[in-house]
Amino acid sequence: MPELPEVETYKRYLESTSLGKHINRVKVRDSRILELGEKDFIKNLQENTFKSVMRHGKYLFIAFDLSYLVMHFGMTGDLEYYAINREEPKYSKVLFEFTNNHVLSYISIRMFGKLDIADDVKKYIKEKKLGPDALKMSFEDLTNSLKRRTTNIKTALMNQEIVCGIGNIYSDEIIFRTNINPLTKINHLEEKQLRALFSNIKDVLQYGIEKKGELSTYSDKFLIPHRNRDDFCPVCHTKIKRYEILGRHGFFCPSCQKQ
DNA sequence: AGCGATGTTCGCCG
DNA sequence: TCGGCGAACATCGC
Repeated sequence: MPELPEVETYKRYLESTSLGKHINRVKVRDSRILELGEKDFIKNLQENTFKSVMRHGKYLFIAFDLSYLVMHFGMTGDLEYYAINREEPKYSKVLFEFTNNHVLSYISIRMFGKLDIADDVKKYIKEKKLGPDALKMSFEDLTNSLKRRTTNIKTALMNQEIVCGIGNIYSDEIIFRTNINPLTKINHLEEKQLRALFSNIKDVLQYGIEKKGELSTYSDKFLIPHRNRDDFCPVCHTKIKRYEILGRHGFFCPSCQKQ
């Protein structure tokens, strides 16, 4: 279930459960989730200790002695830390067994997540061409990222090379709050709109983190609870419009978000 | 039982 | 060479 707020929640979960734990054994249940060979993957992590976790966009980097474990959750990734005598969670793809008789399971139902090993975080971010982290970036970072781009605001926000961490759901919310039509070209935005966009990115993501990414608990004033066919705008009560973009479904209020 | 899903990547086109 | 766009990927729940 991961966009930036969910991944930040996973980061905190890792920090509170797995930090400082020593890995006894790594079990790979489905090697298709790995970006490198199973043997290399295991060799990097076995007999090693979780040292720290950092997040960039929807990616987590877990530091070990010599390298980093990179986690990406795709659309259906999850983590579970549990006592070793408990039943293995369904759809577990990789299990990290610690010397304290607890296990961290990396779960992925639909195989869109990925686990990788990196030598250096900055290098990895550069190679993947990831843009600035949506929560940490400055206003200048955002405008630099948008330079020379001509696509629409919805596509831009979901493009991880432009801004890292925002996906389909949160981009809808951010654009709704900024009262911009999702198909507006970014090179047509005024300075004032860009400033509002920037501050709404921060506010929406921060709210999401505080709510631990549990969408069902979000305020009814948000668009998110109304991302449905036949639902209505929480501000003006106009019927929400659903449209297709990048093979995904976006939602917006045709009255609050005129082009 | 077919559709939709909180994501990324690749290949084609201009 | 770069940006934009659509299709492909895998699989489950509703």
